[in-house]
Amino acid sequence: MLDPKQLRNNPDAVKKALKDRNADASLVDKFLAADERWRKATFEVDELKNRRNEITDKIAQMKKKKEDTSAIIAEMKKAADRIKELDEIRRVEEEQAKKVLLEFPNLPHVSVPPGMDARDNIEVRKWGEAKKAKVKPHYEIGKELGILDFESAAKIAGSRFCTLKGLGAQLERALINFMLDLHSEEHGYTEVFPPILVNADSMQGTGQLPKFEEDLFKCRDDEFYLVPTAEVSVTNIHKNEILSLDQLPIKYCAFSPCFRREAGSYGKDVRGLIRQHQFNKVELVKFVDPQKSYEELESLTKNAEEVLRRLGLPYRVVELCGGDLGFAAAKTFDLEVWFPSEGKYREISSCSNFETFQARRTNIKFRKDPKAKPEFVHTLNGSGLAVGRTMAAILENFQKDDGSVEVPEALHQYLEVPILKIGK
RNA sequence: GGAGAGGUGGCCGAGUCCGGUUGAAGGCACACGCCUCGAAAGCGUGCAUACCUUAACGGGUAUCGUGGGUUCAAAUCCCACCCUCUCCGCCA
Repeated sequence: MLDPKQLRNNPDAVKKALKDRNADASLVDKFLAADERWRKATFEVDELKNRRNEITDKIAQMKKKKEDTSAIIAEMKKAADRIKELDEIRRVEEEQAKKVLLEFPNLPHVSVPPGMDARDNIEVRKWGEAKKAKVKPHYEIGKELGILDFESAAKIAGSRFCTLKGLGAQLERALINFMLDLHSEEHGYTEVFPPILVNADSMQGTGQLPKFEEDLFKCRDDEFYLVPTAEVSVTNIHKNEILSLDQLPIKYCAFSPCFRREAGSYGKDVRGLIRQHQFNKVELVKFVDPQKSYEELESLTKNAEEVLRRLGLPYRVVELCGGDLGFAAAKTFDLEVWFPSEGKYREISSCSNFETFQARRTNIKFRKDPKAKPEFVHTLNGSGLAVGRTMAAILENFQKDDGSVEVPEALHQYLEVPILKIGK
């Protein structure tokens, strides 16, 4: 959510920023129209209520003195009717303004490179050797190793699901534990395991609703949604709270299954683990002092990168251009891991600073000192990492000529088998 | 699912039957000052949030789970809903 004051005071600057990220600038005028009607009605009704409050006290005193109040009460009846009318106008216009406000995407940070789509993103750094080796795609080798079973998943659920078997299931578990231990023990994040079925308000808080309902799985008989990322649950932990500066930064890591309908991506990545309706992910979430949020974005990104480094997976860091930014983000670095079978890098983590965008929607504030006026915190999050894609990357990058797959050394304390072989 | 209890400011907790200077007693916590060599205790002062308005001091409106209703006036009365707790049932 944007700052309504910013919209009133600098509408042109906001319009320009919206165009920079390829968004609909006419929202600004829509908002301002409703806002103006709301303000007018509010101004009038506040004055009327002020008078009513005064007269109400007077009536109480007159009654005490047993004076006749019938004339004054009759007059106040009229005022009460007008107040009712105006309050109704206020309710309608406020709802309209709020509705429009929720449609605004975040504004890009000044450092965000210009551009329309992913082609204009900027490679920031690269790590590891992206080998051009001829390897089988992860879904083939996974099938041969007997650890990925797409057929049974299709029977159980449908397309875009996978049953992990034997060492595959164990490798998944090992990856989750490895990531959680790294972030909680070495990077200072508090591990949490939140609800993954959430209410509509939480979805609105992080920006999934109202605009992206078609991307979500919703329960038919209850007002619950399945989270598309633990970001939703974890960010809402502090909904409607005022934190103190010495609590910040608050850093959480969370494992959760994630559920996405993948509406509108019918032809894309139909095979393999890349795009599933259900996948596991370890998420990093921070609540920080706005003055430090860009340093915190750097360290968050580094924390996510560390997972890839320890696993020995080649990757690069990409800075998203304005046109490629997600709805809620002011600034994003994507981590892309190397997939030798495709000969390209693919997203495995997305690390973003949302500035006050989510904090406004969730009403999360902090006080600089005990007497200061509360201000919104900045929220950040990033995958650390998407587990299914990590497994896929391992199956390709650690694949040997004989069709076996080495287990990265960092996982040896979590999975006693150092190499995955066919028939095992 | 059945029965009952309850939701008041950062926290605890009055007020709700009998509507009217109650944005809300009291306590704790917190901040500042006095006292002290220093501290504790004690004393004094301050201390909700949002919005509107003002150059500023300030002024105004709203908020006692949420939404409606009654009334000149609602924390207090009426209706609906949500949440929490206890007991019973069921269940991993």
